[in-house]
Amino acid sequence: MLDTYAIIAEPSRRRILDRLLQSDSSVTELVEELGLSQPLISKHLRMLRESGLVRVQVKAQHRIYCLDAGPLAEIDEWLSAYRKKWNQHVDALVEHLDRRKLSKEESAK
Amino acid sequence: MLDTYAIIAEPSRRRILDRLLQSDSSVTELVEELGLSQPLISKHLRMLRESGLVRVQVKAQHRIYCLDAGPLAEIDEWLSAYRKKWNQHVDALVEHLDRRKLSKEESAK
DNA sequence: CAGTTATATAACCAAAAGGTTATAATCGCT
DNA sequence: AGCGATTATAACCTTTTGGTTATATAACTG
Repeated sequence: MLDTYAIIAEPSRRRILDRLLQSDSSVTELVEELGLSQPLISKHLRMLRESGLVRVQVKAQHRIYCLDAGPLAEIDEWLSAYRKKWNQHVDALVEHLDRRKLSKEESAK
Repeated sequence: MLDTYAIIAEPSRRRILDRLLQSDSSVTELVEELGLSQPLISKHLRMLRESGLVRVQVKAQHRIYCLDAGPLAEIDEWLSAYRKKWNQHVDALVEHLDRRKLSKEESAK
């Protein structure tokens, strides 16, 4: 089974998740709205189900899929160690631009 | 070229990033510390370089690689839409446990 | 200059993954 | 019971990918 990182690496699966973020959905709805073949959608949904990112509710012959964002927390945690780094980066950039702005103002006097 | 999602989907590449998070490193250091073959490390480093997650500093025959967390911000942004969802989930869980605790306390009286 | 060290790349292989087509299973409806 | 709709699965193909082995390149070292 694929881990959460591999699951969200696939663009179509991210589209499915993004769609489910809006509202629960049946398979047919996903097929129509995402423009992917039904077997492909079902295949991706199976993976999403197995990795715990979606849950199913059986309604007669329909399956209503709903999002469970829980497993994404793992990735968020992993990212947290890097968050300060790119802030650092942006901070450095902002500082750089500030200095540039300052020296421009200086030379404008 | 692989996008940032696909890049971090690979466990060995995450290990490289995690290592570079601690400090800059040469290829040989990475090979020794991660226990992967040199060509494989070089291959991963190339991908990481192409996706902008690392930068190289040439020091004679050595290449010092350093982390650039910038591209990870994209994933962080994508996750942000889901963050409220799993908080919601955790909140619901906490609430559930609270209710259980309350009813236990009730019945204990 | 010869040999050693550090790194990248090429060629190759096996396994996995995304996608398709065809088919099965299940339920509601008439 | 029979039919259409909904979903899952099986079988298959092609491309990609992680990994290995072998080789090239380049710089330091004695």
